[in-house]
Amino acid sequence: MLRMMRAATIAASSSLKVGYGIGSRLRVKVRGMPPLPCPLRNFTLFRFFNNYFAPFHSRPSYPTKSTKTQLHQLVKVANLDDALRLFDEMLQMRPLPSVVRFNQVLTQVAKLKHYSAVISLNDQMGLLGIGPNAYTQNIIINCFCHLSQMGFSLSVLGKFFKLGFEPNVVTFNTLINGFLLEDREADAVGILNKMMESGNCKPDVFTFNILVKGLCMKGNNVGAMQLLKRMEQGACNPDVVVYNTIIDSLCKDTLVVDALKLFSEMTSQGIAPDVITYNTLIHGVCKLGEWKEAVRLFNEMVSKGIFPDVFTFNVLVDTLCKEGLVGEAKSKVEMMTQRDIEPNTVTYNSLMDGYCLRGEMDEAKEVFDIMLSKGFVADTHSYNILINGYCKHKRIDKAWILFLDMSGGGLVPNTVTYNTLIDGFCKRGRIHDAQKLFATMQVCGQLPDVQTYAILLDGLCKDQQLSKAIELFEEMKGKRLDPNIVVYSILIEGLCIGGKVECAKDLFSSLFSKGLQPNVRTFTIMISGLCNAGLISEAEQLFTEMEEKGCSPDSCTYNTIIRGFFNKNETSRAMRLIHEMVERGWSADASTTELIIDLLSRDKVDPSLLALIK
DNA sequence: ATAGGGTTAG
Repeated sequence: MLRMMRAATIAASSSLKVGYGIGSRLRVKVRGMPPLPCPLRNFTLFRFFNNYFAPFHSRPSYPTKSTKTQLHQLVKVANLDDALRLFDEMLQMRPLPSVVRFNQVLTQVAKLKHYSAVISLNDQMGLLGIGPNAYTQNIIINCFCHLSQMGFSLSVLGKFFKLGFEPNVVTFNTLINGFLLEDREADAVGILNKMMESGNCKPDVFTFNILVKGLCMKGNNVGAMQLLKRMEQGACNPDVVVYNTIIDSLCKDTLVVDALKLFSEMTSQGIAPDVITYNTLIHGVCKLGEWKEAVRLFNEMVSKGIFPDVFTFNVLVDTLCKEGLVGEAKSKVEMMTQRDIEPNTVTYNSLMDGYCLRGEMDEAKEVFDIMLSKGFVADTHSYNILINGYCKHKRIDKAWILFLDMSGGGLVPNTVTYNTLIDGFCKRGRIHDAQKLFATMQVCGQLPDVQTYAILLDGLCKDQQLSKAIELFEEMKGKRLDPNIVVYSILIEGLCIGGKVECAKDLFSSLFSKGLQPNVRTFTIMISGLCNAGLISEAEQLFTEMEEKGCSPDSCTYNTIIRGFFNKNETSRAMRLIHEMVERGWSADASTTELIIDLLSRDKVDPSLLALIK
């Protein structure tokens, strides 16, 4: 629940900035197809588990290691095409290779995440009479799990018995993982409990780690810690992986203090931290801006003989870049090379983003070119960073060239790419081009998300095309995309700009019934609308109200209402608010300053204000 | 050398 609230807050506060919000870092899983209805679904948890885990159930022994092997080479493929070719070659061989070799191919294809390809290869094997073994079944179960088709996973489980095989701990671990991927934690934990109760198939460290990971992904750190406790109480010895998982989850929730506590607990239990533990902690403290702590951890790991790797350095480089210290970041990259750690695409992407943030686009492009010249592949992400940089710094022409370049280079522009460019066009007033791109992305199979609609809605509103905006808003709802507070804020602003302040007020007050919480930006937009419509007392009322509703005004809110008072010649009230604003650590923005200086020059305000607005 | 788990960049 907390995780969801946090997600909502972040989504709302990310506002109109395109592309690089921290939303993507949320552990919200992108779901695949909905599971197909499967008559065997009910089979599992009731019939199967009750039978399997029944006491004194006699079972055949599980085939452990194959006695003889005809494998002379390790199967390793780089892509799906290679795998399919190999598979076909194997089918031509006489005698046919053993199922073990086929399993190797299936495993490789599964590792490439081509899960449905694995299923169809397995079907072909079946047609050709290549009998699957228990390993094959486990592979197939895993693939159905990743395809969010637990029903089919469970029906494969049924096949185990028909073929005379026995599910083992790997089978159950895979199923647990599958349930977690479908957000069925209760079913997942249920399997664990059955395993513990029956003693037929004891959970191993994988079982626990899978469950811990699943609970952490849902933000359930407490549940994860409880599982850890169960392990420590004798269910299974915890290892560094389970600690790393929980430490990472705590760090991602900015609970670095708890993460460090768990870290020392782990070491006192005699479990040695590894490079991943340190990378996770360093990442956690860097995200909180605790640079000194990051350096301390870095030195600590080195003193323990744990060598920083490309991940460690990438965290440091990225943090420095985000702080605007690209120079420092660059020297870290040099340090990497000295230590024989090769920078990768991630490193270069961070540097590029760092330069883009400072508007140093030539330097950003230079990093991009260096990356390519060193033989690294620019990924979609690299292009998105650079395209975003160019768009934000008014070079949409350059951004467009990159967009064409990436498409030509075989990279598929994603929703982020399109969102970035659409925003770029909108911000340059080229709404028509933005709309064309909006159509293109859909033709190319990239689905617009809430952010896409928000960007385009904002463009239309700012271009005074209110009716078009409302049409688009309806289209969005028709696509079952839930408009968030950002979208409503844009519409409210659009209505205000279009002089329909009454409509804006109605929409604003309807937010609460929609379960949406206006954020500081929403309030500021509404206050600004009221001020511009001359409704200064209503604006003031809302200004007081927002604080009561737990939303503190920021610099922008203060500047807006202060200008409102000045424009209504309510100088003393404006001055009182300027004092309040300064006390709260905010300062006058350019437009307020200009207004005050103008009033000062006409002797309309107290000269003492000058000191305040500096 | 057949199956299942953990870390970084938007």
